Amino acid sequence: MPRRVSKHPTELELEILQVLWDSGPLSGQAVRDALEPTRSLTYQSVMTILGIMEEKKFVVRKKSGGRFEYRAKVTKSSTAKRMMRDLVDRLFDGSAATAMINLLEAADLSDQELAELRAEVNRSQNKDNR
Amino acid sequence: MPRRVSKHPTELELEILQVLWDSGPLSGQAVRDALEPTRSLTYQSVMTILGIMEEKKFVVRKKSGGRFEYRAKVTKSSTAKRMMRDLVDRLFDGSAATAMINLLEAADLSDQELAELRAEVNRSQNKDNR
DNA sequence: TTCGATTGTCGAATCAATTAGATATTGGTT
DNA sequence: AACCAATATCTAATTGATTCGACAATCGAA
Repeated sequence: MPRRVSKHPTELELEILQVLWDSGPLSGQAVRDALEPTRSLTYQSVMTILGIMEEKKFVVRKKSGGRFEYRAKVTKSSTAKRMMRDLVDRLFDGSAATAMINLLEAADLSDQELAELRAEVNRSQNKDNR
Repeated sequence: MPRRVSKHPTELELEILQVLWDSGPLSGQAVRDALEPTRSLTYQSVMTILGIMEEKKFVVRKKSGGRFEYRAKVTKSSTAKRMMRDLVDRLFDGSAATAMINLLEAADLSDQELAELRAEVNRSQNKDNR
């Protein structure tokens, strides 16, 4: 049996979600316009994906002034967490700590970012650990 | 035009790379055996993917005692960094710091992991920042 | 209200990814 | 040398993802 279904948004679906997360509910045409700079698609292509995303429960649509408006149904935070979790599982056997150290090595963080990160790490320490 | 080629290993390709990273050069049959616990594939299926992975330069093969042995050509570290980088780009607009904070929230790190992470974060601070 | 533009739906084409059967090759054993 | 089993290649089927043309429905302006 071929190809299991991914529970995650595909690359294009994620691009569309980013648009919807950034700029509230949008019409199909507005989504198309927002994608234009990075990805030129016809209106039909965008609508096809929006339809699929509705089936997958990633977005909901509502008639508004004669046309449909699309809104993200999943949050950015939960989507990001699930996608990160999945990659960390597949790359680092589920170890978030290993993943973070990998990110530290690969990224070139500013002093400010490092400071914020340190603060977060210290804050985590104080959480209850059963 | 449909579907661009991913520069990253696919899910199955990554599973095979993990096997090769863990247990040196292996024959096709040995790779198949190593995958068996998580993914039951025929010998032919494994060989097909190994062939594709050779084309993609993910692995190299060498005749050894009458049969081919496959070895990872890409390192785990560089592969992980590229894949993480790509996801961070797509999810957090390239901000590794945001990604790490997301991981912190999603993961439930042990005291030991937190300590190690804090040490790494502090060590990063001391690196030259041009 | 009629018509043109905008909006929406359907079906299809194309390619990557996964899976494996049919078949060919090869190496060792008798 | 002849054969069997292990190994390797070739071809093809299936499905997900992406892309859009053809066509239908709808809305607003003349």
